[in-house]
Amino acid sequence: MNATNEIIDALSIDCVIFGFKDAAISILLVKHGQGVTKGQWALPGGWIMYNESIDDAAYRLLTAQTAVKNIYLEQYQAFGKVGRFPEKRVITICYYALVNIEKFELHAGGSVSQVDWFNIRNIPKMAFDHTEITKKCFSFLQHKIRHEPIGFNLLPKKFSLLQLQELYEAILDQKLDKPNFRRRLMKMNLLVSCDEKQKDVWHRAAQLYRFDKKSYDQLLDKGFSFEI
Amino acid sequence: MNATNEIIDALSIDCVIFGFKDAAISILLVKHGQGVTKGQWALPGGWIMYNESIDDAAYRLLTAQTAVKNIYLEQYQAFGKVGRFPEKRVITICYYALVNIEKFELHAGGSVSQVDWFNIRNIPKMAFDHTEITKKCFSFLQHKIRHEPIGFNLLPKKFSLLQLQELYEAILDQKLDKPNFRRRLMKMNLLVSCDEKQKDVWHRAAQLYRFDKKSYDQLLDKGFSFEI
DNA sequence: TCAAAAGTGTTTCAAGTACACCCATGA
DNA sequence: TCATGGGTGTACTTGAAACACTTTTGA
Repeated sequence: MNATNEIIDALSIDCVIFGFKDAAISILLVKHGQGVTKGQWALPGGWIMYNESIDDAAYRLLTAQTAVKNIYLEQYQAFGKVGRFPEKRVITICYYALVNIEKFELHAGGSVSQVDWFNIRNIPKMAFDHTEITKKCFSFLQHKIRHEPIGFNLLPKKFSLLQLQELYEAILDQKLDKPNFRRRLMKMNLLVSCDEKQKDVWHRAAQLYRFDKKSYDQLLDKGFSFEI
Repeated sequence: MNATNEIIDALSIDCVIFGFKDAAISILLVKHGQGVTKGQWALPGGWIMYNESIDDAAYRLLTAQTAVKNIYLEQYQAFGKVGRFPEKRVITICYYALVNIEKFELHAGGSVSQVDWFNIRNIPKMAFDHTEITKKCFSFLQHKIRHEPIGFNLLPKKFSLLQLQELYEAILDQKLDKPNFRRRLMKMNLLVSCDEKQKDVWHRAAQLYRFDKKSYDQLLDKGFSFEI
């Protein structure tokens, strides 16, 4: 029986945190401040303790290294090729989350010397197999966002329809037709008007909406299927 | 550094193998022949060695315990709550596969005393959290099969359109319209006629088709998206 | 008054739904 | 000849796509 505060051997966690800014998708990376990978960029992550669930471990590690907190991490999958980690055998479990960049101030913590956002189309060389993990996780996101309404997490609570459209265009890497995009979304009855308009814009102010999770859950029960 | 033939601590693999028979979905279970779970049904699985990838481990364990071989296992996800395994902390990685039941003769092997198929709507009490894993994995399958052409793996190489329809009806648990189902599938250009008809049927013999993976891959490149 | 984005209307065409129908075959 | 599943035709309805258009607003 292991002591509960010990670390599990051969098993780690890595987090792919997606953000949205300037009409582009970014991911959150940390720079290692020690060890053989010192100075290299990598996904936030680390070791799991015997007395915590893997979900809890993912959240603890992310928060400690980047100061990003109060977000919902979801598991993607495990990566377990034999040579993926130097020196010893390590299998890693990958988590991901979609967040609104503006909500967070970043602070490097733990064994990490720096934290920053990187455009997904221009990510730096990364430690271990983190480039491969990131690419696969992004492909997974591109697929998932068309079938589930998870994109809203990348935006502020209140957003305009154009912001939402630009988000989809950034992730799917294709232009969408504005009138048709509007109609499709509105017809789903997932967006609720905030009775509020954009401020400090020099053009006509857009209506702001928020995602209505309750309606979505009700629709799900009736067999509704989100598709974009 | 660990010896390469040693087992990784705190990490296991479990396999959910789906089959199709008599218009119903089944899963493959093993009965434990030793240990504290002796006599209980469970998912095929076990421990990972230091010198094998997790994909290889899943295949090795499944084959050793059930004699099911030459199939493609895909990873679902890891389950890692603290109390899910008795006595010690174990995180398990779940794999799944879709197979044609008739292709396999089952033979219990390793620490397993019995192997059998169970209807998904009537699974026995299982060891550990395997019931929860099975349910989640089946939900995942129900979703996945509507967006990717993976169902064909549950059928013989050559199948009739009604067999395919019954498969979808079994998984999605709803009746489908025959003429419309036919047309939808045929229009996708994923099925190739085998120039062969059913034999030994007492009604009109149906045309047999096979899934054309090459065409599918080509269509994928062009942006095709499978939907049912 | 102009540029930029908000937001609406309309035509066209493809695709899904529902259901009636005929065909082939062995018991 | 009848039951059973194989297979086709068609009218109806919905919904996506394309694009022209009007509205609002600050500079």
